[in-house]
Amino acid sequence: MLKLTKKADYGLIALRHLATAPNATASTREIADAYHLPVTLLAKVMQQLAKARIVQSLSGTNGGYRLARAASRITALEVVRAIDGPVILTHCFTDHGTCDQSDSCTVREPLRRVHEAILTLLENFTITDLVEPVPQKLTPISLPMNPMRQLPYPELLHESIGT
Amino acid sequence: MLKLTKKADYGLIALRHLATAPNATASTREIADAYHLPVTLLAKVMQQLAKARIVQSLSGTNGGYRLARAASRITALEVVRAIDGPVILTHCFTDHGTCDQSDSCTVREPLRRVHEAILTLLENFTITDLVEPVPQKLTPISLPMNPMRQLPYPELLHESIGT
DNA sequence: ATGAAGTAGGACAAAATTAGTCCGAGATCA
DNA sequence: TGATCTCGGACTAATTTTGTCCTACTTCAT
Repeated sequence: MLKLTKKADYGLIALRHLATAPNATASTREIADAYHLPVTLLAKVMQQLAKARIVQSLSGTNGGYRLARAASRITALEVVRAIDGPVILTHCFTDHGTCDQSDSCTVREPLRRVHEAILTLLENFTITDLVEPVPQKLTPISLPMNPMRQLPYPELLHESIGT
Repeated sequence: MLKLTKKADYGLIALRHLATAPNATASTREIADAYHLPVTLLAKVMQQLAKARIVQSLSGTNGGYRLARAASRITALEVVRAIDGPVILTHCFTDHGTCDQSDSCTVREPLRRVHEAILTLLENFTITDLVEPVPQKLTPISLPMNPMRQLPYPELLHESIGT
C-alpha cells in the first residue's frame, strides 16, 4: 500500500511536539494525551527513537524525552527506519537468493531507481519541515523521463481513486 | 514499511513482460512460468489490471492479455493504485473524523507534501522505464529544503540499516 | 457441438505484519 | 520512601497480505 505505519506517524508527531515544546522536553504521557494516542504504544515508539539516538531519554520524575540534536538534522528517513526498520520497495533487494534466475527479475534495477528517489525524498525532509507549515511549492520530481509520455487517458481520470 | 506489495511487484513484472512480448500478448500461465510466480495469484492481479483498463483481456484459446495502451502511457502510480488500492501515506487523510481535533494533527499538512511528491515520482515512472534498463542518473529531488540541514551525524551512518 | 485453453470473479484459508497491552525493573526527584 | 518517569521484553489481537479453490463463461479448433 506504500504507506507509513501508524507507529511512524506517531513518531513524527512526537518529534514535532518535542521540537516545539516549551522546555524542549516532554513525557510520553504528555504527548500521548495531547494527540490522543495510545500511551503504551507511543512509549514503545519513543524507546525505539531513543535507541536510534534520535531522541534522548531523561528518567526519573519530571523526566521525558528531548531531541538528541537539532530538528533540522533529523530526517524523516531516519525516523521511519528507526521505527519500522529498513525501507524496502521491492522484495528482491534483500533476499537475492530467492529470485531463481537473475535473468527473470528484469524489473529490479529500474525499480531500485524509484526506490532511491523515494529515499532521497525522505532524507531531504526534516522535523523542521514538519514544524513550519509553510505551504511551499512542490517542484516536480526529476526521474528518467520518457519524452513520449503524456497525460493518462481521460476515461481513467474520473475513476482515479484515493489521494 | 513503505514498501510495494508483492502483487504490485507481480503486476509490474507482468506489464513489463507484455511490453516486450513478441505478439504483444501473453497468457497468465506463460508469464507466471517465466518468472516463477504463483499462477492463480497473478491471475487475480491481471484481472485487477484489466478492470482498471491498464490491460486488455482476450478470452478463449490462445487468449491472454495485452497492454491496453502504449507502455509509455502506463504509469507506476496507476498500476499500484489498481492493484493495491489508494496510496496512502498517513492515515489521517482518508478518515478525517478520527482526528479528534484538527488542532492535534499538526503534521498532516507537511506530510501531505511528501505524499504528493512520492505520487508525482510514481506518476513519472512508466512501463517503458521498466523495459529500458538505461542506468540513468538520478537527479536530486526538490522538496521544501531546509537551509540549515546538514549531513546526519557520523555515528549514525554506520548503523543505518537497509537500503 | 464438443472439448481444450483461456479469462472472470467470489469465497475462503494461511501467513505475515502491525497495533496495542501488560508487567517487572531501574532511575530520579521531592 | 514513594511517586513518576523510562527501559525492555513477552504477549495478544487486529489487520493486511498472500495464496488457493471452485464455478461460470468465452473462444477457438477439430
